[in-house]
Amino acid sequence: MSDINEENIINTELEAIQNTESDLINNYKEYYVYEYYIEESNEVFYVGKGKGNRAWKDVRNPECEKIKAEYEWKVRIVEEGITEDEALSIERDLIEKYRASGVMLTNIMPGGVKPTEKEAIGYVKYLSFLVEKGVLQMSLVDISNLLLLNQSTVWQIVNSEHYTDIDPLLPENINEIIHKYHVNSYTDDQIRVGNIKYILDLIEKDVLKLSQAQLAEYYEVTPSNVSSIKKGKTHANVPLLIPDNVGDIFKRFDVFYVSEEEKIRGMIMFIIRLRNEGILRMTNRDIGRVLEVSDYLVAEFNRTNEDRKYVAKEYRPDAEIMAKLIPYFVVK
DNA sequence: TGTTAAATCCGGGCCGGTTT
DNA sequence: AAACCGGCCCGGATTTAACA
Repeated sequence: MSDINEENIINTELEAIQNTESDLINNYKEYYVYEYYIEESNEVFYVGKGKGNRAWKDVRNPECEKIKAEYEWKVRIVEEGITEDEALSIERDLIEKYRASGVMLTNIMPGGVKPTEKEAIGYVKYLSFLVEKGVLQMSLVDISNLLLLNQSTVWQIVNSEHYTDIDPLLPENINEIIHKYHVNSYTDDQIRVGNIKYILDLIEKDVLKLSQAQLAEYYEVTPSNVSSIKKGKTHANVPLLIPDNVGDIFKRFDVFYVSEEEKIRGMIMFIIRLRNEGILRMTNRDIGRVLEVSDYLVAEFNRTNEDRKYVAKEYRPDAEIMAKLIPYFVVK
């Protein structure tokens, strides 16, 4: 009896030793975390973990590959000589950090965990369930790209009886997936139209200074497209959508920017006001000479028939012009 | 829906005749 | 002499219409 017990104890100990060994092997610090970044702008677009030459080989998801094809990019090792678990955790943290700070990563599966086959099948089932329920708008191709599966595999999972014993499985990154593929999401074209509507609204409100033609050029559409969009003749169902780069547009079309022409007109307004207030004594011709414009033009700002009178925002002349005005000041 | 060309709109600028 | 005022032209911006 005691012999048997001893044997059991020894076996258990042996097992424990073996487990420790395999733990050691599994935890061997050969993993690293890497990221892909665009050389020119230093923008990170993908974060991953791996060992060996994983960072430099294989394709990633389509969006990531698109950027790889479009830009000069490089690999950067963020952390190395770590265990798989550490790598995973660092990778997740890093992705979270980037996402929180607004960096648009192309990572689809956070943590870069390659799902097991069984999990992948579960995900496919879950996603096709959401498609069926009208929650998501995804084609089978979308699903296969998302899960890095073969298209025909996805078709098999959805349409054949071979996988009935596997239950739908909620994907970890369901949040991102729904945001990207929900039924009310918009295509790139629709987003562009929504952006145009948004800017049109700001033009209407005099918050931005640009013509519809400029807007059309900015978004690489024709002015008549913009006109139709504005009138709701096309894309009536697309709402206003804030452009991602709305700040750039504000900088480019700043409503308070004053062009040289506007300055001239503003100065005419300024001088005419001073003349009307009796501060300056000048003829239209005098004003024309000082500002190097025709006296005809000056007269337009001084019309008595209001409907044709030119109006501009007053602009205070610089020192040089002011100096030229000095002889015309009325001495009291 | 989108493209293209033509039509229309509209403001800027200039002019000449008339008035101040 | 300077200002006033309607007319007119030009050209860019926008809209419309015809059509793939």
